[in-house]
Order: sequence, then structure tokens, then C-alpha cells
Amino acid sequence: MDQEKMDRRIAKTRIAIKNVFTELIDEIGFDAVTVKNITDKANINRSTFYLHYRDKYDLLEKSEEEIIQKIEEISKSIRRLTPKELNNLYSDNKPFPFVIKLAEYFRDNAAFLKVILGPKGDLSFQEKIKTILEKNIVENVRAIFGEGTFHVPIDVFMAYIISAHVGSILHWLNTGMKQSPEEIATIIFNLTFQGPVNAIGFKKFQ
Amino acid sequence: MDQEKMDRRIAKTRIAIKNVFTELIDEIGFDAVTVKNITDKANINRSTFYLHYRDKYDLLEKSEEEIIQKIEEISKSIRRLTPKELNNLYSDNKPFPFVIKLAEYFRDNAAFLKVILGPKGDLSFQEKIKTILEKNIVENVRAIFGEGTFHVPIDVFMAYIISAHVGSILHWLNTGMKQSPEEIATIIFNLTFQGPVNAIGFKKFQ
DNA sequence: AGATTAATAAACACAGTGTTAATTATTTTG
DNA sequence: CAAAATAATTAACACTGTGTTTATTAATCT
Repeated sequence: MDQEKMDRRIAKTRIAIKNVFTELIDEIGFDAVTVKNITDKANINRSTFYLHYRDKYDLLEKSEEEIIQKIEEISKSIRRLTPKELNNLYSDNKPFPFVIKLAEYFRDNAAFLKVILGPKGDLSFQEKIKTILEKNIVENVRAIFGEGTFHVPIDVFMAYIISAHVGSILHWLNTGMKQSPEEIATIIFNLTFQGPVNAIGFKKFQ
Repeated sequence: MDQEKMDRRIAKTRIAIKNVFTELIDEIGFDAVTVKNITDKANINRSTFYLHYRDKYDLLEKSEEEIIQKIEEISKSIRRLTPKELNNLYSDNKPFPFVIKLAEYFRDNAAFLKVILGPKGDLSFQEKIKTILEKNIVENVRAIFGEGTFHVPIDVFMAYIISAHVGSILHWLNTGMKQSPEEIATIIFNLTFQGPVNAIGFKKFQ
């Protein structure tokens, strides 16, 4: 929180621990990481670790909590769209601002996010991200469709697009972020609004 | 493999281990599971465990391997569709046979799959499932579109629909499988071909 | 410069690991 | 069914990591 008033030794130690932690998860996977691993690699005494974190799960939780809070801030900072505004986005082929901001945040924190969301990371973290996304999308869906009936079960629809969004951004992150945040957001927007099969250029045969 | 010729004691022990293993992952998460946990709960001697598996990772690997092989069999057993056949599916609103079969297999093995693909499970397993799906879809895409240019990057398209498919089926599994395998496959098919936003019934405002 | 606080070092009992060897129990087979 | 084969058990082993404590050293803040 208040990184300003923090004793330099504390700040230094925590940064060292977190950096080494990220590296180790990447190298051997979270559950293989030991406290001893961390302190050896960070060149600090094992007791020092316990002055800051209860155990490796506490460290994981606190590292994730920082990210979650930031993403929730981003989500809250963006005003809900009116049906009219959404319509304009659709006409102008402009992606949701939230998805752009999300991609930007992922880009700026790629090191930790790649690892923690990767195959050696923490599956429950993906769920937490999805929950934030869900909150965000639910509100937009309500605003646009009201409580009317849908052609497909709304819960499956939600699961579909949330998984698709997270999966796409993660793919983008893991393949070197070849597009800008705006570009990847636009691609995802098109896949969602035109539908993947139309977006890619499928024409019905006759 | 040859469960026929297996000594009854071996079969009994391995089934006991695998059942308890699934329960424990569900209860405390894979990385918290210890060999001692497993053998205590299964009421077998700890040494017995080591007669069958090298460690808990070996057990995980072998449990996953069975599933992967079955899903790969399913994938291979289904003939590739011709563009004409795909067109017919599209016209008749009939889902891909592979997706139906996949949903059926998930339904029939829900206990282990729910746990291993859940937040306390193994993230790398989801990747393995996605890899099989990718192989399957790539062939269909090639058959239909050839090597032509696409309106969106093909890799993002793939990541999008694969994540969407896995995410939807997992959601279906975790919420009590309210639809039949055919139904959920049809829903996913519609979301993919019409696009999520159209499928749900969105009409452009004017 | 002195007071404060963080980091270190060394020791502790404790959990679980993976292996071994001898013994007991069950299953297979001839 | 009895003998042979093999699986499971028991108990012991050294080893690695955990989480905590206490005294000492070192860095920082005021």
C-alpha cells in the first residue's frame, strides 16, 4: 500500500522475494516452489521470509491481490455504456474501452501475469479474473437487453464470451503481443459481435 | 491397459488410490495432497503406493494420460467434414459431431474432470485438452478455408474459439449439466456460427 | 549519533518423502 | 486343493523442508 513510508530494507526484501517468486514459478511451477528455494535464490535468510509472509500461499495471495485490485479499479473507472453508445461502437468497429484497458494492463504486467496464468501457475487466479470480467459484462448485458428472454441460455453465453476473452488475451500475451492493446481488443470485439466464423470470412456455400 | 489380466489386488489398490485422489484434490487441492493423505484415506500402506506410482505427480500424469488418450481416440474416430457437409450442418443448425462426443465423454467422466479442470486442479491439463481441440479444428478450418487470407489473425481466432468451447463445456459441467450433450453442443455451435452477440438476440439499434 | 527496527544465524520439534528388508496375506496356477 | 508366485504390510532409515524462537548483527530513520 504505502510504499512511500516503507523502510528501505523491507521494500528491498519484498521486491527481491516477489521477483524470485515469479522466476521460480516459471521455472518449476508454483507447487514445486519452496520457501527455501525462494530465500536461497533471493539471497536472504529463511527467517526473513517469515517476517513478511506466513508461507508461500500467503505470498501468492498477496501477489494476486495486488493485481485483482488494479483490474477492479480499471473496471470501476469505466462508465457503463448506454445502448446508444454501444450501437456507435458497433457501427464504428470500436472495441470496448474496458478490454483495451485490460490488454494494456496485461501488457504492463506481463511477467507475473504470464507465469501465474500459465500452465505452472494458479488456476484459481484465472477464475478471479473471470469473475471481474463477468461483473463488467453482466452490467452491459443488462443495460442493453434488459431482463428479456434470450435465444441461448444467458449463463452459457456468459461462460462462452468470458472464456473467449481471457483465452484470447492470454494467447496474445504468450505469443509476444504482436498487436497493440487497441488492435487485439478490436479483433476480440469483431470475433464477438460478428461471430468468430463470420469474422474470419466464412461465406455460406450454396 | 490390460485390466483383464491384472491381479485383483493390483486393480483394487489402484482404483482405491485413484478414487481417493480425486476426492482429495476436490477437498484440499492437488498441491496440498500428500502421499500420506492418499494412503491414509485409502486405507493402504504408504509403501504400497510406491509400488504403483513414483510420487503424486506420477499418479496425476497417469490419471490424465487415460483421459487424454480417450479424447484423442474420439477426435480420430470422427471423419473430417467436407465443405458441403459443414454447409449442411450450418443450414440444419446441427452441431459438430466431435463437440457432441466430447460433451458426452465429459458427462460420463464428470467426477475426475470437474476436479482436475477446476480451480484446485491442474492448469496444464486444460492446455492438453486445448491442444487436442486445436488439432481437430485446424483440420476443419483448412478443409473449409484452404490457406487463404483471413480477416482476423488465425491464431487469435483459434485461441478465441478453443477457449470459448472449453470454457462453455466446463461451465456446463460445473452447473449440473442442465442440457443434454446434443443441446449444449448446439448452443456452442450457434454461439460460434452466428456469433455470441447475434446468437443471444442482439439487434442493431437505429 | 543514538534509537529503532530489520535481517541474520543457529537451533528446535515436527511433517512428509522415498527407499529398503523381512514378514504376512492373497491370488493364481498346475 | 496345494504349492508357487506375487502383492501388501510393517518398521526402520536418512533426508528435505516447515514454521518458530532467541540472541546477535547491521541498516535505516529521526
